[in-house]
Amino acid sequence: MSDVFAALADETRRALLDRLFVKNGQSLTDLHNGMTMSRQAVAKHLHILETASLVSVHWQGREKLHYLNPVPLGDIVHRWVGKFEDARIEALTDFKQQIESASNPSDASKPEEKRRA
Amino acid sequence: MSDVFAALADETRRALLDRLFVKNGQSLTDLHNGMTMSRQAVAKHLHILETASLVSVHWQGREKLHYLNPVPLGDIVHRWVGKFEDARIEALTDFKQQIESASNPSDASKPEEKRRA
DNA sequence: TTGACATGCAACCATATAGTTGCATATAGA
DNA sequence: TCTATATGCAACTATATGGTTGCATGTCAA
Repeated sequence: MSDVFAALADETRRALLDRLFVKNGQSLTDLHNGMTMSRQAVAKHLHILETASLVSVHWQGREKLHYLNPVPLGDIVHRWVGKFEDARIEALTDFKQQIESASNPSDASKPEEKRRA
Repeated sequence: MSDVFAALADETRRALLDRLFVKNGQSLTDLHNGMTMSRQAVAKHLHILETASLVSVHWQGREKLHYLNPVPLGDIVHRWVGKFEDARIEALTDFKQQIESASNPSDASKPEEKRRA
């Protein structure tokens, strides 16, 4: 239910969602077409997307058609983005002040390169 | 730059962001406090969040303070959420029709259990 | 200056993950 | 019915990942 982030962490899966975004309702063979990896690898990725509810499937004869399902991303990610949006609003007003007032900022940026040298 | 999703894929890292959300500007020791894993494990997670630009750091003497950085999440995830939001709007009008009109839906849901039995 | 504290670095380990290949099964169509 | 097509399942491999421990280094304060 909440491994939507894990599903989105892989570049191939994001590419698959991209392709479904361009053309919804594609079969495994459709989606595998043009990719360098094996069909089974694509099938595994699609299954992960399906488990994360990011993709809904629909059998049509011997073809399994894949559809984007935007709902769980809206539900789950929105919570996070909403949080960060709230933080952003506050941040834009006091983020810099917070950091800069924490101590003298002149020697505070990127000190790792000087530390433990 | 774009492994924000990978950074968010781990539960521990989401918990760390949660803790920074509650109280911004905490040190490694602060954030490690109360966690079961080793300090070094937490340090690794924080470094991943830092690399993904989800967390900004600021040295203050011997302490490294960690701050939520909401900007890249807004930048990168917004593209995706925006996409899915667009898809959602269309979806709510024609997603069901797409699926249901693709063929006879009465025998189309969860046919895997019957197939190859 | 010395000891305690805060962090970093490196080596190591176990498991998860992304990929492969081979074979089985179901459907469509000649 | 027979063959090509579409997909699934299982075993296997290599590498990424999350975790550990040990030690080194930098900073604060008595």
